[in-house]
Amino acid sequence: MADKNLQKFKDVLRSEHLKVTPQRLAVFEEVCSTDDHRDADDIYLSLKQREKAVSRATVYRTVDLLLKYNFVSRIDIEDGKWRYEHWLDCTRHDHLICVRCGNIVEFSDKNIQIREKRIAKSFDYTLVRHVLNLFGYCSDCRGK
Amino acid sequence: MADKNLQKFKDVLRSEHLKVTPQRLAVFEEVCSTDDHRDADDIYLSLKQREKAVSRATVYRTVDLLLKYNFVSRIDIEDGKWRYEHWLDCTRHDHLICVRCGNIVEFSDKNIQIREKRIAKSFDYTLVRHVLNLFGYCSDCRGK
DNA sequence: AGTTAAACGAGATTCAATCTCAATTAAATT
DNA sequence: AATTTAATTGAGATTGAATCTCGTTTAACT
Ligand SMILES: [Mn+2]
Ligand SMILES: [Mn+2]
Ligand SMILES: [Zn+2]
Ligand SMILES: [Zn+2]
Repeated sequence: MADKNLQKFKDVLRSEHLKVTPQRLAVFEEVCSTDDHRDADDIYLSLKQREKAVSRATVYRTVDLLLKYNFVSRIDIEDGKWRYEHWLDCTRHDHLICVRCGNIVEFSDKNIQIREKRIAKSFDYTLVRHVLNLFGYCSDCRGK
Repeated sequence: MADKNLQKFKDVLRSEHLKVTPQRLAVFEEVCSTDDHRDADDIYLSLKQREKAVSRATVYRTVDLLLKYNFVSRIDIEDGKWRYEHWLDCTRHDHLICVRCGNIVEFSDKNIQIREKRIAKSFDYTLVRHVLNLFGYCSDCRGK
């Protein structure tokens, strides 16, 4: 499962004439190790803690690479930091974010996606990407 | 129209025991002068050019204020800068953004909003805000 | 006019992200 | 297996939007 994807990553690197380096593999493996939505520094610190230290610059460079080749997706919860999540199952989804505790729930709504396409078409735009974030209070945080 | 809103702004300032300063009025007036989606520095530079210079710090402070009291809305087109637009008519809308030229089209879809509420409810979240941005190529930019 | 707390401006600071460049290393070539 | 070559790395510098600091100014109340 993860191994198969690791292989896919290596294949992409090779086919793009990019080097298969221990640092790149470490970042890939770290990103795939949880379903969390983490920023570059979270990933950097996790690797460091696990004695698989990779420089911050390389973490940034590698997540960009993973993004480019669709191994991760990136979300922006408007706190000034990009967050990354692995994309192993390729299930498109959007996010519902608690404005107090930061908890993130994932959802997917086919009907909204259809309407988005229709909207883009009506303005003669070719849709390439969408961002749908819902912000609110989770049940734990509702009563402050 | 704009005058009526300027009055409303002054009233809010006074009711909140905030001072009605030339700088705040200048930023308010500048923000309301177009329907564009501009970042703080755009606003700063426009004011400067019009010989109504206000410091950058004050522009930032004032757009925060305008946001807090709902005179502007803020959008994030993921280029690292907040953009502001006046909120005179209070029409809720979302944005369709050209990834090449940056052109922004506004739209509103009641049905999507209904579905969003339903989704939030299903996860027991109290919705406070949403972000819906569609990214694509406009008709001018489609053929590169 | 005098008082006072809020607001201002200039410049310092923060912080995520990117860049620079010398040293290292993956991998293609002998 | 050794050599060559170009990509990659890490340390630290840089960028740029946004925020903060702090001494000075000013709106607004008396
Ligand atoms: Mn997710
Ligand atoms: Mn708008
Ligand atoms: Zn919460
Ligand atoms: Zn365009």
